[in-house]
Amino acid sequence: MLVHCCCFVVNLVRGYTAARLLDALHQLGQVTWSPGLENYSTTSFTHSGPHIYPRPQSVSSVRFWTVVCMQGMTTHFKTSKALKVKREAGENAPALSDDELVAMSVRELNQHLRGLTKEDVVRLKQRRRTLKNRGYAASCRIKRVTQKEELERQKIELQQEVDKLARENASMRLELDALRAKYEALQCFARTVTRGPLSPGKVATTSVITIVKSANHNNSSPTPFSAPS
Amino acid sequence: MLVHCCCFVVNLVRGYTAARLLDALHQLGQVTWSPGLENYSTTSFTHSGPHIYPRPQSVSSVRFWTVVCMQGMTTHFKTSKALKVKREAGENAPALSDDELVAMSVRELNQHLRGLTKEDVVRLKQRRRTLKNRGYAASCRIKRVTQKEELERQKIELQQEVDKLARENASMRLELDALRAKYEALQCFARTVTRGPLSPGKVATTSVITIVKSANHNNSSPTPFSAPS
DNA sequence: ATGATTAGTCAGCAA
DNA sequence: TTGCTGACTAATCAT
Repeated sequence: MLVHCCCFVVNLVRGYTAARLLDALHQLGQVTWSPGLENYSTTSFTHSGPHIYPRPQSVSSVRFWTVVCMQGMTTHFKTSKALKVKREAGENAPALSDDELVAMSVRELNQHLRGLTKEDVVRLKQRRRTLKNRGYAASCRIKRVTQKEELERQKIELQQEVDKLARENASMRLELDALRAKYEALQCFARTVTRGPLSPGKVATTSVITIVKSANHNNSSPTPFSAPS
Repeated sequence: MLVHCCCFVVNLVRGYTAARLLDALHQLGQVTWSPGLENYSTTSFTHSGPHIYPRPQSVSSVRFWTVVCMQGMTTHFKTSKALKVKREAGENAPALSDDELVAMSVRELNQHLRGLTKEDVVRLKQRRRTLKNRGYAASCRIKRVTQKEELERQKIELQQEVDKLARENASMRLELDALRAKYEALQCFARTVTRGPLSPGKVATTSVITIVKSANHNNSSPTPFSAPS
């Protein structure tokens, strides 16, 4: 079985680092990576079973699988409750592995259930439900961390936006102040230029020249526009 | 026991809504609410025991308790595994309730453990560990949702900041554009006033100004001032 | 029946 | 020993 992974959830096996486990899977041809998707998150190992449990569950448009364990890697296991349960199921229905059981349609399941004890039927159905629940819980966790990461990402983005806008704002404020100063200076000049000649005497162009050249120091009276005559 | 609640985690009892359970607790004088803290979050009931289990665990400077169940409300319970375990413990150490067991110091615990079977000692210690773990799990979950809410709050805050800055930005840009336009107009006007008389059409006053200005560009041919005569 | 979500349990890590 | 956290189970709810 070749599993093409986009997102990979690994339950570490005692004695294996994540890298070693993935290497082993890879060498056995069980795993291929999509380019650029070589990263994986790891958690500690708790329960396990001697199989790969592929679960084509869509979470945010990303397909992922949970590798619980695989053949030939059970050497270091402690005998856990979960393992015991699996063995019991194995004894009762030797041909049915967990991944088959969980991937089966209801119709297929009923075929497999034919001829089994009522007790076994109940047990297998419960086992199926449990396996499915395991998957749902994993989806739920992944969704949770995905959402959290998304929130953090958005937060950083917004913070950058704030910084950018604040910078723009500051520089614009400077520009505005500078322009205001220039404008006022020009306005002052223009007033001087235009109002000066409007004064009662009206000596045409002569006064224009006079004022241009002497506006700053010629008029001692408080209003610069009152003097000419 | 009077419990003064800041935050209240309620495991619903079958047959009781959260409101009814809290009413009952309140009427029995088990609960008082701080003003403004009447809200509570509810989850479905799973396991229970005939006691109130106060856990003064500090989470983000908020003290909270978990009400697992209380006396006189066990009528509707299904017999669950958790309940069984509690009964076993009760049979073995009738004087030790869960809340006592979990609140006890190691020294006190050892006193209570004196004279018990080795098996019972192990069982009680394990029970204590389990009860503590139950509390830790609750802390962990509450911390998780608290952090998530905090992230969402910060996100909203940042979004508002962005909006505010963007508005400021836009209005400043308008102001800047308007001022630029005004400035250019004024500049143009000022030029007209000071240089305007130099324009080709007007011949009368031109010569006067030409003289004034001629200091700068003394009769160079391509200048607009070379024309008149 | 299926999927999601929550509280509780346990393993494992860290201090 | 204590506290925290991830994975798992079972209960519960919704569809």
